[in-house]
Amino acid sequence: MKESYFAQEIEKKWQKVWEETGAFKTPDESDKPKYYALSMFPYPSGKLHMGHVRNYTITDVIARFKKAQGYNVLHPMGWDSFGLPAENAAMKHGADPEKWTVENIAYMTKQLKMLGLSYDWDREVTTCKPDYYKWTQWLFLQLYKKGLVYKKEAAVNWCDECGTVLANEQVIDGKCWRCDHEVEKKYLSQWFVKITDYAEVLLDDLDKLTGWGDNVKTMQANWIGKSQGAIFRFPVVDAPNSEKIDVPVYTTRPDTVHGITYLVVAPEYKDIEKLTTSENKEAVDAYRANARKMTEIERLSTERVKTGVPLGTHCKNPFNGEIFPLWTADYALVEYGTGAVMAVPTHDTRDFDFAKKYNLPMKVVIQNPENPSDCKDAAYTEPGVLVNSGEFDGMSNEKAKKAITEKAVKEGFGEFKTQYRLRDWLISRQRYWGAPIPVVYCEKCGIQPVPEDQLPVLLPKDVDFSVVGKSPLLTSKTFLETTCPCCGGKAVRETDTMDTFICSSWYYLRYADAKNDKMPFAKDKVNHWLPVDQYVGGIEHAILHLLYSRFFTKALRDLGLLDFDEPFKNLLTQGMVLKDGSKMSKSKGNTVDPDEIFENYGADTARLFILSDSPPARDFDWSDAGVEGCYKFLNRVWRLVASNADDINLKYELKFPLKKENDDLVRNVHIAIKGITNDISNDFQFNTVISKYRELTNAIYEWRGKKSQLDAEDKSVMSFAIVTLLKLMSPVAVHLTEEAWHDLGAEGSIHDEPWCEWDEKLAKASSITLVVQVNGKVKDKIEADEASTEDELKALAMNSEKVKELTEGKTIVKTIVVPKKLVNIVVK
RNA sequence: GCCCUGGUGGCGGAAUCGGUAGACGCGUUGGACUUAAAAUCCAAUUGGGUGAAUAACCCAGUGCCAGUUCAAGUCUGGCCCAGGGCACCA
Repeated sequence: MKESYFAQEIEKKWQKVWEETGAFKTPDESDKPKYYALSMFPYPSGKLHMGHVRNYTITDVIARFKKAQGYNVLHPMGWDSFGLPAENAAMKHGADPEKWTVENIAYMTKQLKMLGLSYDWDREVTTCKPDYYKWTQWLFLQLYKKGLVYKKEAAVNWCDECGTVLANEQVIDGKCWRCDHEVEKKYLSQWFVKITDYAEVLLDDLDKLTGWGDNVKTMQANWIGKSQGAIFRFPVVDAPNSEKIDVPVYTTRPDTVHGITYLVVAPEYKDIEKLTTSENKEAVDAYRANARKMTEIERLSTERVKTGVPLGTHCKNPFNGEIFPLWTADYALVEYGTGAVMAVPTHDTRDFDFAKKYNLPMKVVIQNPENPSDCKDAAYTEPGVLVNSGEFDGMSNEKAKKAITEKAVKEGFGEFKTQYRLRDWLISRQRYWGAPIPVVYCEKCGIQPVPEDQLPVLLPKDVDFSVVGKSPLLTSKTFLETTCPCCGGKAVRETDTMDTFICSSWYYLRYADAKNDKMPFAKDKVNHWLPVDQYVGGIEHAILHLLYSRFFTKALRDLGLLDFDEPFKNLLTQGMVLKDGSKMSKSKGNTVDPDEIFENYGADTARLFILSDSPPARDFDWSDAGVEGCYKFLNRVWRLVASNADDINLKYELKFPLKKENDDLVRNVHIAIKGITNDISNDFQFNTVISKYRELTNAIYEWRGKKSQLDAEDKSVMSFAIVTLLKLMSPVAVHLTEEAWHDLGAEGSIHDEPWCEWDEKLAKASSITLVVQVNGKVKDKIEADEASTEDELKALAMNSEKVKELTEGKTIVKTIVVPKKLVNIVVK
């Protein structure tokens, strides 16, 4: 065995062997129970970054650990390879987005292999390849047939920088999620997925996800945003041309209905013109035109200053006959509820601000009987009792919500209503590098889905990427013109492509049956492998990808394509990789290139370090000194094995009883097996796993340092300790352990060895340290026999010199004995 | 404003049930080996105090203030701070 540790040489050698022997292929058929470990697949941006390294190392160690524990493990990898950067690169360099993508995939694949990840590459999935996007299109058509995909004219989010529309989930603080450019409103006819049909079940089923963190679940719950309230319809008493018209409002506070003093409709409200008098038309039109011009950012920045104009018309409150004016103001949102709000300034802070500004009347209808407020300075939004509310006076407001809505239902001007904040998912993108939406437009037959046997609708090559503000697909002659599948006449293709989040909403299913050319996947195969047992990825997908994937799984279940209703059983959201306290980014110049780490230290060091310093869910601060420390540790392990190689026998046998110091070492090994196994099993606490590697290594060194000569027993004990250390480290230091394993004379791979077992009796210290406290403070520590009775421990404690000193002349009030641990003597 | 997560040495972080706070590592300091350096190894390292002192001992200490308990980083109540999410959602 070589004296020094040559990481790069070893790593290259074993990566080649593993590839040639197909070490990580996963059979579908097996007697073993299945385990599906999955990392969120990457966008092939060019090179791996440290976030990738962290993500894939975590999942790889989990996969290897489960494999050693006897599972048939599915651990695949693929590429989320449609998307804008490829197209931008194409525009910039005149290159083909496909070529750019394929080259990036090749480079990143090489890097993944250098990291020693145990993927079954036969199952690789690449979303931009026709054998994949054919099925993305097929699934689109199934959703279309089921009525879950539709086209409509709507106000949509437009990013000018990206030249395309965005889903609501992709607008962050009024800006584009990808490029940070301000988002504008545009009115366009676009394709939507009806995710709102699943709002209720997407919310309810969050309770089933016991293996997900609360942070992600509450983010999804907030995004879905369920609220319960009522719809009330208010008749307009003075509409122009004496038209009979109602204004419906949605409210969560039906209990305050007697306090309405005005009503607000959104500037975009559909009936607003019918509600505006000719005298007010000019002011209203001006206000609406201005509102339309404003971007999301401007609307947000005017948060505190509410504006509006009166429409000139009035409604009647059917509860008390009161007449109140109609206004328009942009604090009412057209997309939410009915687009109209009943205003009760006394009990809603927003209405209060608005009423103060425009001097609108206020009427108190809820009071706290112990501390009544006149609501002159602020709205009263706490619970209370109804006043000025006719027959409901004296009722608690919680009860009144129901009673008042029931009255409205009975008299026909309202109903109970559950409302969600979730909007339908806008999936059209005016871009080239995505899966074409498989639809054609025929002058005679209208919108026609492309027949399934004509899939895939391939992306054409003859496109001009230099066009601005419209899809490059419009420039392709071969693509655009086609025939109608219905009448055979002339038709044009849809030129919008699908949001890439559609592609990534079902890729985890495809791994179960990646080469199927008849179906996206066979039902029995997805039912076998899914749900994913452990999903690992960044928190940034808490809403976008994870919500869409949950929706897809539920929709595909309802289509009969699979039989489970949640895709990811357990979710680990790994923290970010930081350097000097802030996120690694090119613009900050604080990135660390994985290639450099591989080159200088090797992949095993990178793997060890990225797991070592923080628990996976927390942010990880990269430090060069830390890498160095891990490299030194691997060298230390290597030297331990190499310098003792001649005395290590893989077929060791331990004959009990052992000499004291040997018994202690064997105990330490069992303690390590137990601790490491438990740490991985409980939330994958790899940082403490690694500290236990170090503890065991230190213990072996210390033991070895005390021996100049080794007898037969010593050699077996040392063999047991070192071989176990290598096995425990094998999921992390995958190359080093394999090399050492072979140098010690093993035939097969260390990665095919079963996980180590511990003996509960041996995983305990032979003696215990009895902690002796006086009045709760530690005063002495005494070695005691593990089997001592409580009385014996107590006697031992009382016998301590310290205790005698401290209890002399005092009364012992009581003595607490914690078996095997501690004695506390309380004195006065 | 609402929701989630967290707050422990110079730093990253340990600490199943309430039972030795600071595992393991990084950094720092001192030492061994060496002509020297690298590498390696050993030791110290929460703060304050008493001691000539290597000894030995005392006090305080897990964001802050209370409480429960023989015993609190851990449990209860109230507050402060940081990070993240949502936000004119009626």
